[in-house]
Amino acid sequence: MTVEPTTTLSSTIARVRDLAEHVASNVRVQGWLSNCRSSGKLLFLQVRDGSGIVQCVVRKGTLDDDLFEALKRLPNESSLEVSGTVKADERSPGGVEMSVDAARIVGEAAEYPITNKEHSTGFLMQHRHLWLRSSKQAATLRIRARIIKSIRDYFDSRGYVCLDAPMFTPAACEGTSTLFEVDYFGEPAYLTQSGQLYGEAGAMALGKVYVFGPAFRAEKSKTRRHLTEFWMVEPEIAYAELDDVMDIAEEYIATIVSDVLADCRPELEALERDVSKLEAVVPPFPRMTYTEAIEKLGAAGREVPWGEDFGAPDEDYLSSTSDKPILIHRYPASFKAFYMKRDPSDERLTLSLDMIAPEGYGEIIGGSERSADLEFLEKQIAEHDLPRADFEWYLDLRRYGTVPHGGFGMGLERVVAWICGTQHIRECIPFPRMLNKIYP
RNA sequence: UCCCCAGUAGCUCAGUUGGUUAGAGCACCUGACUGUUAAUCAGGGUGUCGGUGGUUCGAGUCCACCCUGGGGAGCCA
Repeated sequence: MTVEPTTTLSSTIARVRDLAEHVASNVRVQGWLSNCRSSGKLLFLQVRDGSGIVQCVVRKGTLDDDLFEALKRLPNESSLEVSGTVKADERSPGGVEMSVDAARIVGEAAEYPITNKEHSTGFLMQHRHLWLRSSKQAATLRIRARIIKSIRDYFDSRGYVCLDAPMFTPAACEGTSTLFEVDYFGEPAYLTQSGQLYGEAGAMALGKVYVFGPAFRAEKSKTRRHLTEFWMVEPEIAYAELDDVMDIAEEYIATIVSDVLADCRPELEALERDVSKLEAVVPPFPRMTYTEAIEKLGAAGREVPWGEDFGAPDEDYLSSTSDKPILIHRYPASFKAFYMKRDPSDERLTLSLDMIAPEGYGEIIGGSERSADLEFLEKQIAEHDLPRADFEWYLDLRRYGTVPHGGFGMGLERVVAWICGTQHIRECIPFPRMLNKIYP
């Protein structure tokens, strides 16, 4: 039911975030009721418009009595427009409030399932489409958007070309992880796990590129660090060697953190993030080889046999030794991808790197220098039992003007989780896709 | 895929050794209150105890299997 206003709504529409600029003027806010408190002939409407929440004070008598009563009974998350004079007021949660002189109920809500009290994660995830309205979730999504802008700005301003890799692929890029199979006109095809190989083709054409898009992995992972659909940023740079790749990764991550600190203070505050932890993320980051990391783990009583990958608890230990991200390089070839270049000084090693985020957020970057050698890659494809025919185009990149090159992949949601201080990455993407979870 | 925990009102949970009619807070509804901050105060109980089968005189409670959710491992970004 729509209740007509007793007076006209202001023609000046303002965003809650900007209300401080409108003190003493009459503006209209378009939003949703996040909560309502009443005290006799006063109503305190907490109105949310996506940019913030403002307290709107309604005095009985200033509006039509029917409208006043309707507002008093208005369920949370009903949509409404209010207008009135903006005032600075210390008693108001935002420091600014509106003295309402006109209002219109746009859509009265049914009883809203999410309350100010506790809810289980399972319940909130089932209502993800509504949970996004909560202040912490909205803050996380704003920071995610800022991080995406920072990523694009970083590469665009340094001569990289954004290169969109295909989502449908004929075969596995890395051959190991589980693939989502789709029916492609009667033939099997797969959703991409990584755009990297296409990024390499792009780097040979354009010099420096970055692939930015979703990746799909049908791993039956059930941890706070995994999604079946996640977003990945993959720069690929012609003529870059391992040390160049590490320098870029370091500068890039530091820039993202610095941009968020500069532009997202209210969001970080809403998330109760300890910003001093982020302010410490300044180059240079500690670097160690895989072998040095194994020794460090061994000295701490955590024996990992040389040649085996670290487990998540091992990574957490290593990251706990620094308040910055750490770079670990030169992993053994035994558990790394087929296309990585070997270390000329020790053929057992790859010229690879991982970056591990502080505070136990795990691996956020994995990358390497790629092998530029045709014969080596032919042998690797055979040894890894990969379908040679599907990789002929990739081998062409070595046949026609091969050069040293390298790059890395960054998992967006893991970076968002780390910067926001969010325990589980499912809250760092609007609609997470996880093992057995595809609704809503 | 493996290990651990949980499933009782719309939500979060309690429910003793198996024993009569199933309990609380919040949400919600009604009323009071001219400055509330998750407002407060008074009144109101809304239920296929996850499902199926079993043990028993009797099952929310015990057993088996299944389903769903949560935490962790492996794997990864």
